Amino acid sequence: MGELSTGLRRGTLEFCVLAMVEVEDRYGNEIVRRLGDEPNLAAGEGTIYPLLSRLRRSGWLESKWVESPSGPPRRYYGLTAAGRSALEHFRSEWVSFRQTVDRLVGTGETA
Amino acid sequence: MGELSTGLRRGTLEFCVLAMVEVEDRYGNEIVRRLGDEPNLAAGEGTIYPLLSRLRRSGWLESKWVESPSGPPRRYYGLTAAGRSALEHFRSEWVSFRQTVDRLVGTGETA
DNA sequence: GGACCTACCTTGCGTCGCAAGGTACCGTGT
DNA sequence: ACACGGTACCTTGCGACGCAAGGTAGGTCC
Repeated sequence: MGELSTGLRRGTLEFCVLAMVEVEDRYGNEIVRRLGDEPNLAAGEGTIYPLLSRLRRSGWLESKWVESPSGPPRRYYGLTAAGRSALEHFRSEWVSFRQTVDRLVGTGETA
Repeated sequence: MGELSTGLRRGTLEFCVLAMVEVEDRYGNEIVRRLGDEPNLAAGEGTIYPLLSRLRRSGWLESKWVESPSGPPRRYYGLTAAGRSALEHFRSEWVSFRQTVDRLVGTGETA
């Protein structure tokens, strides 16, 4: 049944990316590296670049090209108003979802 | 970008089903109905039946046919030893994953 | 025997994670 | 000048899975 966390990422990863961009504008490779530090969310370029394109087409992210101090130019992403409200919507949805799963599968903690 | 919770279910739904079966043996239609009560996890037959087949083929569930007091026979599912340990594994993975997402997207609660 | 409920399962489609492959810019060393 | 390695972008092809829709059949009631 494949890697366990692969499935968990679905539907969550995109909002983690939105949240990272919310803090400050970021570029693709930076996002890949930062996510690499999170064992549960590590995702390669082949995941992130298509995801960023989708978010751009959905109107949740906008991008601008910025020259790098050393190396090829970078595409920086920033949150749009729609992206911000989508993220807000996810935050409340996530809390509710997380509680449901906690209750059903039971975490061992006393509910 | 489709229904929000559709993506969230991915990778979680199967373990919620395992957890339901852990409590006591259950049959397909019962599982569909019970999940229907959970707004975040509601899934139709077209989702659950293939999922149960996968879990059976993975060796996490076993099944036996039982006559219904009224209606067609039911296929009851029970947890195997492998299924039980997969569920245990998920429980710890889930806690870790949940915390990572909470930290990254921020729930508004004070960390 | 017709209508309806219950219960099972399959088909076809779309989305998305991901490995692998591809292009191009830049700096450094020779 | 040229090769090499690092950075940064993107695409292709595949597989997994949620899901709507469609299909079969047993049971009950009138």
